[in-house]
Amino acid sequence: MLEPGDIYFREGESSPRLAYIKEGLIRSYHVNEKGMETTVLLRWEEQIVASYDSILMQRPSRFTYHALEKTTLLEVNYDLIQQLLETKPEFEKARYHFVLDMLAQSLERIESFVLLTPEERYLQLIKDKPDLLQRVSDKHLATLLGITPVSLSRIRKRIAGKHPR
Amino acid sequence: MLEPGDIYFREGESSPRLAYIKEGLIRSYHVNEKGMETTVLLRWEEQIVASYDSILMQRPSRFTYHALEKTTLLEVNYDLIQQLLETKPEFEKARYHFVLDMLAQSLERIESFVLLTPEERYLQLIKDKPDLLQRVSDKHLATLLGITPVSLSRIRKRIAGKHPR
DNA sequence: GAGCGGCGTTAACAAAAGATAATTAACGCG
DNA sequence: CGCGTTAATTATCTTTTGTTAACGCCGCTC
Repeated sequence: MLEPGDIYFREGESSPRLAYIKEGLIRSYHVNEKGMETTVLLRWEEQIVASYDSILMQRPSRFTYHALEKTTLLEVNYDLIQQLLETKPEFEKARYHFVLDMLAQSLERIESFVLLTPEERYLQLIKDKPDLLQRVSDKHLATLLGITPVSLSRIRKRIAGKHPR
Repeated sequence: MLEPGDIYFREGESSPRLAYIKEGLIRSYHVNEKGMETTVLLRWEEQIVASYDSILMQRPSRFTYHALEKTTLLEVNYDLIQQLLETKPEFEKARYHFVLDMLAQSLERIESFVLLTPEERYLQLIKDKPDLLQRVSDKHLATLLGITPVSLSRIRKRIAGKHPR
């Protein structure tokens, strides 16, 4: 159970935590040398959240994960899952499914960077997950799209001009 | 076995083919309405190549996959793998490992789009996989990085100015 | 209700990238 | 050897984005 602003996973940490998000929204971000924050990932209800640095790469997390909303998590220890799988191989399929699902999402996001302009990327985002507009501030969305908040504001204006209400 | 230029998987196709690349290089690309080609993915020796549209999303591939070099493939039918797993669950781990590995690579690539400038992205690419410079034309690399060939040429020039050999 | 901080917008300028076209170099082929 | 093709570079111009700073708005706190 997290309140808005609570940190789930801190940069530099290295522990095999993993959780299913029952309700709420987690944001993963990175802070560069100049102190600028960049949103790297958003994870919401019915998704899995974990530090992939820790779990996939066996290294300390380069990102901090914190809640943007009141968030309910079902937390499990990844090492326990591994052990569980030794005895109950039937869970293997579920684990595989989750990873496959996340891979599919990741590949779609890569495509959006390669094939679309920032403006198209924004339009796709609000089409795919319109509630994010209400739930996440523009500056977080902007960096998630790989642009600056100022640029996102201009894009919004351009779009408004094209589709007058 | 593929010769340079040979197509492994055609856009619109939908079959559960999957192959381990023993040697060589496969490029996946997309052609937009204006006839412009964009490189979406490169896969090389010791990696797995498959149409993720077909395998992950159960839909026709939006991309064409073709060999850039003489390429040796060990091809398997994905449906056969699924059946094999029914009887030999010990392969499950291997399959999971491959997907996890590809997920890790995908997440790294997403990061590079969110956190790096095109120039930094290019520098990272030639650092991580320098032989690609010899093996893949600049225009293919450019679109892989999400920029145009003209822009990549300018980036190269900028870099040369900064590090006069 | 005055002060404060964060956010989105806007402005002004600089830097980078896109679009298009011309030039050059390299290569294969008849 | 000349021809055609393609890739990379360069030039020019336009568009977009980044950067920095200012402004107004809103919610919060004291």
